[in-house]
Amino acid sequence: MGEAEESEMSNIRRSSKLKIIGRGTWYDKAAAELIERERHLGRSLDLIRTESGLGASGFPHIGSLGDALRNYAVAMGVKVQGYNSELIAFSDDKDGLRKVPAGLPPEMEKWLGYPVSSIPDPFGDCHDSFGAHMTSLLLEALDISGAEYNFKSGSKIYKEGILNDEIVTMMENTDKIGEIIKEEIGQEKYTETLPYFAVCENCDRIYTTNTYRYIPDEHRVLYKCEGMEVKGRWLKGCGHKGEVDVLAGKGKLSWKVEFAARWKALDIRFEAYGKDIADSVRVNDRICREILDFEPPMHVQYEMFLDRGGRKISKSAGNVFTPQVWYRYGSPQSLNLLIFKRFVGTKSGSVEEIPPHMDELDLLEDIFFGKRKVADEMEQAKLTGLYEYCWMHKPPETSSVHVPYNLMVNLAKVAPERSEADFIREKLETYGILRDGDQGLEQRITLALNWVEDYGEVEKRKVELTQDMAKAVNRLIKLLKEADDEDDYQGSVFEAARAEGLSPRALFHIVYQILIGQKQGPRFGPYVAAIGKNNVIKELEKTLETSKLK
RNA sequence: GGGUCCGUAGCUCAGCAAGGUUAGAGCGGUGGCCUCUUAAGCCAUUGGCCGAGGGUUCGAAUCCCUCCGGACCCGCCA
Repeated sequence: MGEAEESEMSNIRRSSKLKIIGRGTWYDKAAAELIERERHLGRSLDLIRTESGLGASGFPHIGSLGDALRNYAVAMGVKVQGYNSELIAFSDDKDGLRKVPAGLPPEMEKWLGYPVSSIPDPFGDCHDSFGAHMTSLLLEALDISGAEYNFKSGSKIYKEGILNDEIVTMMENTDKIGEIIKEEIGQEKYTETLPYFAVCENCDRIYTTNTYRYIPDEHRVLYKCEGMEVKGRWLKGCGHKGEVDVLAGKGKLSWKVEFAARWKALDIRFEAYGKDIADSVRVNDRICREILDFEPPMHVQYEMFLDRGGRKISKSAGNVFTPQVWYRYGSPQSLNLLIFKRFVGTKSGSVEEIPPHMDELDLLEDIFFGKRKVADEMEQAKLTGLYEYCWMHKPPETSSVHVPYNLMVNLAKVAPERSEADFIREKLETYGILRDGDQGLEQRITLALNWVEDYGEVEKRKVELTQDMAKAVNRLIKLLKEADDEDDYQGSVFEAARAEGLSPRALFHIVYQILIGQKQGPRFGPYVAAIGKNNVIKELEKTLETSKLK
């Protein structure tokens, strides 16, 4: 290739690279596409709304927050493009209870089938209902994350009649709707049943009624409370036959059609959704377009969080990995990072993710503040952009102190009781880590101490002692019994090693292996003083015992 | 039956949206750095036909198609 051609090519290369959209993240790209789409549709660009549905029938897990935050991120991206936007946080609190969440008393089964907003709060009088309590947990997490949102309660929306126009249109077109559902997902149910759940006036449940006829003039539906299969069990109906005004908020649309009504009534332009509801979204898109004559919002489908099982995660909330659990060990921004860093791919939601994400956030912060250079301009933009999204576009003005999470945990592990914070601070000072200030250190100490409190017991591999080693350990125990200050403790290891003709290093490795499950550890003398001579001796003797049995 | 995601170093993964030098990180392995451990550290080194095959392109880990392997979702309800 000639020189001219080559330089032309590098020009192409350069110009395509310089075109960074917004802050360079996925969300900016999506926002730009969204705005372009809306412009193309000729709709108003005054306020571009995104939506997230908040489940209210169980403890909100990391994925629930993820849904809301992804949709919020696109709203932020829209703002970067210079347009006004907001996230609608829509609580599905008119839904019925289908299953008693893990961690709650089985007596709650009597509430199965009731709208969650009409079930008393099982945690006491703190909220109006079960649904309100669950919703509040998610809203709390949203507040901590730094997201802003416009909250809507499903039961209120129905009561206020916000969806009434859409409900009427749908009730007048139930035949078409039934056909669309059948076409899209092969479900024939709605060719006979109307896509509206009435709350039974006799027993107050919502999932036991079958709505079979619509009377247009009075906009009423006829229903019979005959029962329904929910999560593999039969909820028996009370047999009541009645009729209900669909505009009076005494029931709700089926999910197969409700999204469409919400989208149009609330003017939603974007909604990302998890793949579990992909079918519902596809149906709703068609209904929105064909029945309600409203172009449905732009969508992006994402993967669900995977629960990496094995570890008992939380004592209070069943076994659900909630945002609140994350916040106990990790900063809000680190959770935002977990959620934001990939849009579509599967993410694992578990406590093991917390330390690496805390460290990764520090790395992003270094890049943001220019302490670390990234060669590629696009890469640089992406990473600083990601950092800004983690801070919801309100990044701090100065960098915080950076300490690897594992180091914090290690220090927290050996910190003497009741003066943990001082001990950790002192150590970090001598390490020279606090030279540039200590912003955020208090938080890090708290998080690390929480971690150690809950997961402090590291799994120790069984230590196999050779004959020589066993002798050395034995001698060490004797020496420790006679020693009574840090220097003596320290010296006893070396003395024991020499006496048995071993290298001190090898003995140290074994000793740390026994005590903390790692090859290396804190300076031995002070460590023994910190956790108590007798405890150390006990541990060593225990290992000696078990290895003698072999 | 319908759909999605993943497959990159021994392990865990990043990079893939908007293709562009020699594909990165952490952990691990190996070697070195203290004759009393701030070594909880540092230095060096080891490592990859980017699952396979085709296509598009000047150029593919990245885009498209097919296949193989793994995981998941939907097919009640929400």
